Amino acid sequence: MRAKKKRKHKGDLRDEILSAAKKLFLAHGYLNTSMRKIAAKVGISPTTIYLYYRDKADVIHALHQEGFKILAEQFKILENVEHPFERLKAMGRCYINFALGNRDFYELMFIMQEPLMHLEKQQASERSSGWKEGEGAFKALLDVIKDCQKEGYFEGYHTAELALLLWANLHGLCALKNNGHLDLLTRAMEEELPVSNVLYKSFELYVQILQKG
Amino acid sequence: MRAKKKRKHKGDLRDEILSAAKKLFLAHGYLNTSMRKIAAKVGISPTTIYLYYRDKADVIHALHQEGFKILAEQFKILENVEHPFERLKAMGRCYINFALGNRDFYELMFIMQEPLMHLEKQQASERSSGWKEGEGAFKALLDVIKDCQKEGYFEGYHTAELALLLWANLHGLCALKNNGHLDLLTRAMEEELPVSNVLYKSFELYVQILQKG
DNA sequence: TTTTTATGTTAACGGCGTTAAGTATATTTG
DNA sequence: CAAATATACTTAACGCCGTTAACATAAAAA
Repeated sequence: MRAKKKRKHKGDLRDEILSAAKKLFLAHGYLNTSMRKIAAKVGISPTTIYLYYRDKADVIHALHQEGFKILAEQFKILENVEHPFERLKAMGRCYINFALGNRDFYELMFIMQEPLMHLEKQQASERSSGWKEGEGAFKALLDVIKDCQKEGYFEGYHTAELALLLWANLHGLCALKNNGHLDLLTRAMEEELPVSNVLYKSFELYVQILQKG
Repeated sequence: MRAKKKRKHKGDLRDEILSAAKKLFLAHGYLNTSMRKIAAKVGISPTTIYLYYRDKADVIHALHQEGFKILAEQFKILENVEHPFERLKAMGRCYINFALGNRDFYELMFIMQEPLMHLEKQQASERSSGWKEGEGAFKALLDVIKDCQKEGYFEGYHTAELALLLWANLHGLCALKNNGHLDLLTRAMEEELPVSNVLYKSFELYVQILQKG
């Protein structure tokens, strides 16, 4: 018997808020995306957001989920690559492309703690399933490595450990690149380090090392 | 003819500020360390800090330097390890220990952008030497790898590229551990991943892979 | 129609980094 | 010594921030 009560703003305000947050976020980065600015963009009072999201971490978490959706879609495409080791390599490059091309999303997904804070709060109150977004992405990597092992690659290695190592390596490269530390270092070390494409070259080197082992 | 003019606070206020900042920082983390709290701890007005530091990034940069001093000291001790590959492995574990044992310092040194912002401002005005702290740490790693290569390890590898790869791998592991992403993942994947010591085990696995190549 | 409930708003709290203007004191200068 | 000046620091304020409490209003239920 209970239908929707009323709506001053026509659409689902929850979605409108998220959409505005996303636009601000992509246009001006996380630092310049405040609750108040989101509200202003939607045309509502800042406090109204708190009717639809618990707090800022909750909003940020929603964006974090969007980021994982994008990444998952890109990984999905790679399932068309038949040869497993080729697929693994492509996945690595894909991950790097995503990290560099969506810096702010990447930060939300793998660097910032706020989105995870939300998870812990939720987990404390309801029964919840942990970090399912990250879990999904990691499982995609796991599957590819398993396929590689079926074809004889990485013999004797513990699958999940290897996956973790590969992920950590990619994350290390991307994180250092995105926050500027890598550029500062390569600029200082231009004699020893080739300035351009350090990132992808490092990845190729890693692949090379893996292939030998 | 010009001696010191006067001092309401006896000691070097610049040092007192840094010391207070450090204490707050280590006790309550970066998020809870504000200019105003630092000032309160020293017993001065918040604006006084700006007579000794350009802005917050400047203070943060000073702490960032302290972090590198600690790390450099620990690396220095490892010079006593004679065998170069053993030294390299020890260096890796040392890096991990530092990252886990000094989370806030680590964040300042390798994750946050604020300290680097300070560098860029300084570089814009004066002639400056770039990120000399990071450069120093990286050179320490470079030297060890060079020694390894002298003994026949890592034949054919580009020294600096390999160093970068190793660093990125360690950073990836430490960063994911410190911000909680790694723990969330291992908790979700306890079937596939051994819960304890994932970090060190990953490192050992990496060493193992390197040794084969 | 009256009551209740969903859906917003306004006002306010306590925090933040930072700047401009003012004050007192010690040194230099006349 | 007295006046001018430079130094060391403070007060007041600006414009942000996330968040809560109290209040208003319109629609549905009684």
